[in-house]
Amino acid sequence: MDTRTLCLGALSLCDATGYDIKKLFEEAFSHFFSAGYGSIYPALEKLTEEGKVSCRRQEQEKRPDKKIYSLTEAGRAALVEELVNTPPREKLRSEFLVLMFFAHLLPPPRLTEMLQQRLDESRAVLKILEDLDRREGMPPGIKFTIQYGLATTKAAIECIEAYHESLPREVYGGHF
Amino acid sequence: MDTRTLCLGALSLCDATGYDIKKLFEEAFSHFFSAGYGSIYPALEKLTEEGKVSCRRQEQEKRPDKKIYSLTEAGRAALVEELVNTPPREKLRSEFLVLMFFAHLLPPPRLTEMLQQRLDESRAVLKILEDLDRREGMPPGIKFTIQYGLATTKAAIECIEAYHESLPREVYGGHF
DNA sequence: ATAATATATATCAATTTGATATAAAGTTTG
DNA sequence: CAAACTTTATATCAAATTGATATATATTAT
Repeated sequence: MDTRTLCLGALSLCDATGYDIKKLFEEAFSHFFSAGYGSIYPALEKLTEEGKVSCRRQEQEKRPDKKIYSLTEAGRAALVEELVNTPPREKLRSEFLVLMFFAHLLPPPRLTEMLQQRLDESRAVLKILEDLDRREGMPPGIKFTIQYGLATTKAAIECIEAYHESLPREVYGGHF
Repeated sequence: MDTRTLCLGALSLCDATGYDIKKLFEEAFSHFFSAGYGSIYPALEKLTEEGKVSCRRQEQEKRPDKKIYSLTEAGRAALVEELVNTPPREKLRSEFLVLMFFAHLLPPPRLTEMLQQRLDESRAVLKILEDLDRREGMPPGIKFTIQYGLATTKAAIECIEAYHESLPREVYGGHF
């Protein structure tokens, strides 16, 4: 699934600018997907060429013109087609776990600090998800993404808490 | 953290070819990191230029020569330096959750099928991790990566199991 | 009053992805 | 036992993505 498809998905919710789409990704998709301007703007351009979105310019006096994109019928069909044929994959890229894999190469205080940092960040993510979870009127599919995020984030936090003190001890304990 | 650093990490364990390094990533890192030949071979080439790894050719009669790489002292220093300065980040890219976000655009049987596929794959990952967990003599850092994987994967499985039947019902129930 | 953040588009070098090519050995299966 | 598939091993490449940077003004916070 490329950024193009994600943009079609975003535009299936409401008309939006590239900037709006990035914000949507940051708000609603933040715990499972991300995309930057460097992939969103080219995606919108190509989708326009392909007739899957249309673009109207809204002039603004003192800012760059807004380019407001809308999903066309062809675009909606392409979105559904793409979604139906996308395998439900999932891929984690954890520099944190790479660091833990090589924990024995880190100075002990740095290891402890890293565990704490990861814990702090995970707790921050948990808070964001809990806030989202309190909102009402969410469609069930979106609710599910939040529940899934809550479940996995809580599990991660508990795991780090469990090893936060013992891991640094064990890593250096046996060998120094 | 780029593929170059990961290759240094791999070579800190033992000398290896590019092919070996990819296998290591697939075996030990599979649930939190991946890299293909397209990034590993250029990484090794650049590391050689920089003097961080050395390369000896092992001729083979009927196959391409093996290029066996070793970490140099400069390489080991660069690895530690890089690890110490890498923030312990983590990023999920879940096409599965994107699909669930847009669940209302999927035909009901396809939605059910996707939940089942994700469940099957997660159970397969769990099995791999459980097998790794049974091995003895693992360093504590590596053990931790397995425990973390077990915890988050179990949480994901339980979440999918909990919604496996209700989600398709809820998605279409209210509107069709 | 000043600093910081938000609005909005755009570009770009460096890197990564995912596939493909090559070629032979070893292993499985009907 | 022959055919099919997997493993060993390196290499390349187009297309996509990353992450940063540039530009310019309005709004909000300190």
